[in-house]
Amino acid sequence: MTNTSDLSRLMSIAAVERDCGLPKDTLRVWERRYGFPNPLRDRHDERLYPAEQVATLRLLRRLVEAGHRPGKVVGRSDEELSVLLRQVGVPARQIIGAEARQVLKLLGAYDAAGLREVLNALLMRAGLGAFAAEIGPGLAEAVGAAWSRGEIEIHQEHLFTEQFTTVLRSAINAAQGAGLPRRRPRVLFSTFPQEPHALGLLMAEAMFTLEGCLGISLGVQTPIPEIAAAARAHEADILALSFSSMIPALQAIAGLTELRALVPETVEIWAGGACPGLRPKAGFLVFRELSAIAPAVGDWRSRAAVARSS
Amino acid sequence: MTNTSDLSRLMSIAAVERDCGLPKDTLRVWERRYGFPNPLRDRHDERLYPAEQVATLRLLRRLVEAGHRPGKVVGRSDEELSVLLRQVGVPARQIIGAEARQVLKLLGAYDAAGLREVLNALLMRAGLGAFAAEIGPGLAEAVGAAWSRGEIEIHQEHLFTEQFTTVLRSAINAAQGAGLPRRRPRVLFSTFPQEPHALGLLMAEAMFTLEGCLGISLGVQTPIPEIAAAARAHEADILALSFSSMIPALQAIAGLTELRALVPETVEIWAGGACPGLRPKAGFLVFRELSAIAPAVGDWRSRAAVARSS
DNA sequence: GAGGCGTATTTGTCCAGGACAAATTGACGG
DNA sequence: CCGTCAATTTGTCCTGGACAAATACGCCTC
Repeated sequence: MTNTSDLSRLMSIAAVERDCGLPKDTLRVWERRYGFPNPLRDRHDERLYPAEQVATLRLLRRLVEAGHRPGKVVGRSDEELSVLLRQVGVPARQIIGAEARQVLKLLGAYDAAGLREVLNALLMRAGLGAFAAEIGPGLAEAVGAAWSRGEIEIHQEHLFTEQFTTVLRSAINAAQGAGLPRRRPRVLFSTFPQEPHALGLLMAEAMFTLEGCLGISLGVQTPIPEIAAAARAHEADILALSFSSMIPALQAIAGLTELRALVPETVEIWAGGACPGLRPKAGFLVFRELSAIAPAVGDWRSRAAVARSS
Repeated sequence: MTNTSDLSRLMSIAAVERDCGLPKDTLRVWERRYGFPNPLRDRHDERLYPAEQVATLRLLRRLVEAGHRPGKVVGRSDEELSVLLRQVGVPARQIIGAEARQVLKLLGAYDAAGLREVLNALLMRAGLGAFAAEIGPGLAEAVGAAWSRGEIEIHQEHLFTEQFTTVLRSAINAAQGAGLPRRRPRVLFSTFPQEPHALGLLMAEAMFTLEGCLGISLGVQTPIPEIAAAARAHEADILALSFSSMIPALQAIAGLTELRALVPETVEIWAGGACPGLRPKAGFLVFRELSAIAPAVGDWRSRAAVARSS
């Protein structure tokens, strides 16, 4: 007989917030309004979430992000939620289907070395540009979807991220070392404090590197005033910010607006990533596709040349 | 005349949490207990923090992180806080004093390319082993201390981390590709969910790689049951966990004990990092120095050989 | 039927003030 | 000098109420 609330599988509200990306206040108010989640309590009345409920919360987060209203979906069974999810996440990039299947197969076999080889082979075949702009996002999406369908475990997603990062970073290094002399624009890369994902940032860095830009990465999770300070210090021309669905679109826009006010008008702000509701606004550009970076750098250089000659 | 509460320089509690890294609950309870911060209120009684108070909060966070008690420092003037800040962080490793000064100078000049060159030169001069085991920790400590003293900004610390990671990861790749054939032990690397720092993990990976081990990294912040699942799936011989002072020693020990119960006795658990109170216990080893890894791998192989022949 | 606009509903975030566990300090004895 | 236990400090969690911002809905016009 299986104990449904196995002690080792209970999580505190802080752990659930970390794990699911749902703020504590939201977890509590959902419980109050919709009756779910319905955590156990320890002797001091603190919430203890069973692993099954945490899994359901992850599904809910994806659905809400995709546009469903919490009032309509919170409280439904996992089966119903899965049905809804399947209707939402129609895989957009069928092109890389074969590669994705191969990667998922290797992840299923826990074959780290094989995975690295395949990624390197893909890089060689497609070139750095297509690898970062097309294959990378496609594979990341496929792996994320497989995880949300329960086909792979978190540690397998971690493994993929780690191997992909390694391969891509090596390629960027190689491209920086050899090849074109580096010239402007000078681009500063980072993410906002709520955004811990480095993959999107790295893929963007690859695209800029291919265009011969001067790139400086601050890594992930830099406070906004610090990004502004770094922009001034490094005399950056462009701030490149990467977003995933980890961060609500509104917070992203608020952050970008705050950042806009902190740096001179001459510094451009380019935002990109898989953040559904992120729309361009006065003061910053939004890139839906990594492939749009290359022409945009060309445009920037034309503008810069005009400005210089005038 | 300067308006001390200029409207454009007021921040909501959520914004302060993001920028200072102090949770909302902590901001409220400091206000209640110590009378600081002392934010204005909008018409709906929501806190609005003036920029000056936010700056002071940043100083306070540094001091608290360096070991000062909030009750002793919250409420003091900026001048007093600055004096205290200058006293923290006496560099322990004087050996790498010259290198650290050079790195800090480059950070001060925002010279990313120069920094990369210096790190590469250090790597070549010292070799991967000494670079990862001695120079890396020494530089990281010096940079962290400089931040505590307010000599550099967070974005400069990020820049250092990013450049160091790049250099070290390239070196690990090179060492893996060429050189010895890989053989056991098979080592799985990760950190606990509360631990986002990747540098220690990477330095450990370098040490194991030099010994010719089969290394698999899951990256940072893997849930404990997932680490256990990955250990079984990959048939790992050793789980290598990295800790910083980010994580309280007791939580680390609790996590290690939990992990111990989830994996077979034959899998060893090796913990390391700059976590002050972390003591070895039955079931796992604790490494104070990265240089202790090499001999420990040798011991493991001897033990494995004995076990096999018996 | 498509599109703009004002109103109703939903939803996330904030507040206060109390409580207590976890972490740290300090006192005490070996 | 070091380990153990009690006192204190500190961070996190709790409840339940409130409301603004976001979203959906009804209505009107073209």
